[in-house]
Amino acid sequence: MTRVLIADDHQMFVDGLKSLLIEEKEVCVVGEAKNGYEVIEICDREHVDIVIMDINMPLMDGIQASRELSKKHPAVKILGLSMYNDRDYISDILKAGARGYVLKNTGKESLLDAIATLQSGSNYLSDDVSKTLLSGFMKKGADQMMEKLSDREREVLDCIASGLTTYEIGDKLFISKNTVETHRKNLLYKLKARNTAELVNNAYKQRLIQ
Amino acid sequence: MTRVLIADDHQMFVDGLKSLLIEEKEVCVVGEAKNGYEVIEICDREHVDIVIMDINMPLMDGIQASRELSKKHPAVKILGLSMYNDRDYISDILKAGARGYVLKNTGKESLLDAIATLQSGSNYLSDDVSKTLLSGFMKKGADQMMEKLSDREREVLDCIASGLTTYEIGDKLFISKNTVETHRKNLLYKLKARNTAELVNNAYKQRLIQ
DNA sequence: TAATCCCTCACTGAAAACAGTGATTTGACC
DNA sequence: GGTCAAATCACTGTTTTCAGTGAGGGATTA
Repeated sequence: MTRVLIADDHQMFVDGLKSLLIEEKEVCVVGEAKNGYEVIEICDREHVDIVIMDINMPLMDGIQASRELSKKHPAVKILGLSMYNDRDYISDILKAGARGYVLKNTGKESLLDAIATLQSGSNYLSDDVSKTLLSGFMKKGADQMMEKLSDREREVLDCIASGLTTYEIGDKLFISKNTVETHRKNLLYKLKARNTAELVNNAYKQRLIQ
Repeated sequence: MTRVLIADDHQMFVDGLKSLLIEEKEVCVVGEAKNGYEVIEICDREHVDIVIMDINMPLMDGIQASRELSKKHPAVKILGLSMYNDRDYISDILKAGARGYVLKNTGKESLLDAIATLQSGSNYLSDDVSKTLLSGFMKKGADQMMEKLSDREREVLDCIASGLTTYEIGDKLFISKNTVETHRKNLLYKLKARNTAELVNNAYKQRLIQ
């Protein structure tokens, strides 16, 4: 009997999954969580085999929750879940300790498959997902290796997105506007953007803001 | 017996809902659709009482599908469904002919409530949703009436976010750069932004892109 | 018919962003 | 002690954006 915890902030989805999993004889739902904190809390006091972890959750999201959970309860297997077939999402949660990933737009079969596979000790990635991951690695080698931003650059990026001008940013961060210009230039280079508009756009796409 | 059609592009959510509704004696699921076209198609050949209509769907979204469905099959009752407690979403789909709206983060009770209420001939809005709608009307009078963008403006907005300059946009859309400047100005005004960076940022926050 | 909205275009001047280059200081790491 | 990355600052142009204003044509609607 696999003991499953469902973590998703959409109660209706949770209700649906529960009713779906109850039909399965070798699975039982031992709890549900609406955010990362509740996941940790429940795993602290309940025996849980698998957490079905949605990525987008309030307060603490699925990525952060996976990080903390795999530290605190390494035996608990995490199955990442989201609606996005997005390379960053997938790799982020896998890095954070998840052992599988399924998309919400696949049917219940793949979910049951994933649960069984994880419970047996293996990892599970659906075809779509592994394709995305692979294409990501290919790209990484080829055209774009997404460079990391420094703390200061991230700070400047936030200011830019808020609509502040170079001068105002310098004022706010107590540095010269020339320095801000340099940071701005480096941001444009690192995010491969041609101007602020594309910069903010790419920052959103790479989840550097919000 | 209420005959329900589920329209949502996330198969897993559909599977969950189905399994949840099957338990109810006075409800039966007569079909499922992954986009607006399939909704129309199924309603053409099946007797459907209520469509549970997700708003975000590929090819044809829930809003457009509601519009067409309420023209073609006015007897079919539409229950709007989405994860966003967003004034525009709600009012859009209600205007398009839906008779109720529920959020995915509410439980199955409110869904069953909504189905029963719609079937009885009334309209259904959950507390959260009606609050949002009301606060929307209040705000409209007060501080900010978020103005809608025209098609052309949306097009220009996309180009701006892609990093194109005013001149390049004019080139791409076969209009003068002066015209693009005007659109840009109107966008800045409507989205209350001071420059392109804030424009793109606000556009993301208001879900006008992505 | 008048009013309104959208799309179109034009002109000006000021402000800001962008490109290119070079340089110093600080702290971490080997 | 040398290397390296990050953060700081400066200077010079060119390009782009932004603000303000005005205006005409077309479609819709009250």
